[in-house]
Amino acid sequence: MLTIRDIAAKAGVSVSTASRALNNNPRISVATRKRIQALAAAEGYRPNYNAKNLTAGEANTVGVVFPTADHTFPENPFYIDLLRGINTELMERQYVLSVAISKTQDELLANVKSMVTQGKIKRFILLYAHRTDPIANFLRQNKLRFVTIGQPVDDPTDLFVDNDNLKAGIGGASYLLDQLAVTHPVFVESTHDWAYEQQRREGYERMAAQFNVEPLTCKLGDLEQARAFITRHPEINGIMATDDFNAIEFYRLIRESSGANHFPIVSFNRSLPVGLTDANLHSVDLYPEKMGAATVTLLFSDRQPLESATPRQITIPYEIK
Amino acid sequence: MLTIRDIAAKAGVSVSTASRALNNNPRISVATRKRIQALAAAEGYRPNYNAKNLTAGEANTVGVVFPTADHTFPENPFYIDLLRGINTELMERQYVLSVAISKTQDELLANVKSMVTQGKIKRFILLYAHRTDPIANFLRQNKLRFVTIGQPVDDPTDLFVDNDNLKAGIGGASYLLDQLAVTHPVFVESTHDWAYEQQRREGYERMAAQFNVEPLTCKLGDLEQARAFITRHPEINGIMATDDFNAIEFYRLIRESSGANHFPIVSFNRSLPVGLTDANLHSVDLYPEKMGAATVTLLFSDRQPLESATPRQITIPYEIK
DNA sequence: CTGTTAGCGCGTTCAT
DNA sequence: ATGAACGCGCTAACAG
Repeated sequence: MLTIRDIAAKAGVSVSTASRALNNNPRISVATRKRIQALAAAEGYRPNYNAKNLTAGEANTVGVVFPTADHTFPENPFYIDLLRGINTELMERQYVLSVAISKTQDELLANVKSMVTQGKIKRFILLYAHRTDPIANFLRQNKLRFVTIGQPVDDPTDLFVDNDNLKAGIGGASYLLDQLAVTHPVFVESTHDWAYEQQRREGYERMAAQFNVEPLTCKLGDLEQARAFITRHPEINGIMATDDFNAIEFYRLIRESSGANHFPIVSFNRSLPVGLTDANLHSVDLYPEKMGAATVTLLFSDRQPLESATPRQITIPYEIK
Repeated sequence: MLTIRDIAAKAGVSVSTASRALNNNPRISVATRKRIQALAAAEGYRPNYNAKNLTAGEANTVGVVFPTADHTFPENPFYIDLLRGINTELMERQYVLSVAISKTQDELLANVKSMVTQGKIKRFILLYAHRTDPIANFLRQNKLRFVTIGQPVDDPTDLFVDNDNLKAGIGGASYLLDQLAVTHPVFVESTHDWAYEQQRREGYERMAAQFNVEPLTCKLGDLEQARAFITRHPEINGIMATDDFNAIEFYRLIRESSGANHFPIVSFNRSLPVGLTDANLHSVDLYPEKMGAATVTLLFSDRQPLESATPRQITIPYEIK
């Protein structure tokens, strides 16, 4: 294995000179710096992370924390895209992605604690928006930097990346009411009252007001209640749902009751293959991969030149497809 | 931070004694070993991974490699459960899960190379069954241990975890033909010819023979061809599909054509929420979480006592739900 | 600007 | 059975 001593020897300099050259330390002549960097590149020298981390007292690793199972949305593909966005950005920074994932909250916390205490990981990404979360607490308490996906309710100073769900709600509703010419839309959400659902609904309600249509909302939990709701509202001729699953399930109930077909639907964050339904399904693309990338940007924003003010939040734009 | 020197000092022994005690080195008296371990536990001592890894020349990390986007099976949801199974098992072994994931094959390979060269990672899990794969080649070439999910076509000596797709195919078909009393089943698969699809189809065909029904297969690629297929086969009254997406899409086409409802369907690896369809959908559960756990077992089987022969493969049983 | 030296925390010789 | 000393690969403090 090629170490920094080898490079130093081949260059005829001391180890510390080589180290300085490779780390762009200013206290070295530009000439030898270039020379050594070129040599190292030619020889294919790669620094040993464990050694670097040991001296640095900090690992070049970002801990990515998944929600526990009971917290998980069905929107699995989302996570994969997120990971891709995160990792691509991390690779550029010579960082490694480590994952904390577990069934139980206790085990998850133990996982994160071990990453901090034994792994010397100092930066984390939480793939969920927490309310009051032991993981976030622990990180905050230890003054470790972390960014969450989705707006945290917990602490207003936490960093996070999110979509502009309000705007996306407005955009989606506008598309449904204007482009798709729906006159009696219904807004379908889960029973969880997620923040993003409320925001999208708010956008829907604003556009409904603007288009002079009655805002109508259905929480999709109990099937019987949903069926009753549909029976009470035979006028519905379009759906806006907080995700594909809610959309399709509600659509099924509608069709079951009225036989209506090819319903215009606008939903968010496409997670089903096209062709899975005969619904006229449009999705607001939230660009999970971009969200992942932005998360990393924010996570490392403390290393930016101070002139560019560090935002606390990055908002990813959406697009209707 | 609490180091091994602190523990040694508090115990009134030398650092090397403490080290031996904590690593269960036999060259130490049982008494002092117990004493030091108890002390360390009480003080909450946690060894520094970077230091351990540096001296060991090997990281306590397993690299988990995701397929590139174009390689991805439809079975996306699967991955999260796999990760959970893998990580739970890794935590027990004081190992860390690192991820390699990227859009392009080149970047992915660079990712893995860096994990090996700089990260000193020596064990990997590939979340896909490869045919001829640069990643697998690289790992093999460097004599690194790796396990794949799904049977590799590449090299018959590679370790892998898989379901018994043939048996699951038989089981699923039997359920469809016997329990659900379907007389004219169709087998729906993708156009990819994945190995697991072929095996499940083989199972289907065997049971078809046994039940004296005509085996019928439809590759779901071009919609028009599928529609034509359905028109040619109005007798179909049940579906067996290689996954939920194929199942639902084909079901939609059937209903579109004949209006038939509540079709009995057997598919694999439930990836859609219940209630998303009015189909009579049954799934063969493949236990992805168990697969993940088994992958780790196999990955570390070289550390097992030699008496218990190391298998090359672990097969996870299925269950119909 | 560069070389020498001393650690980072831990495992492991080599003595005793 | 235990301790002293060295080294893993690298960075940083201290000289010059």
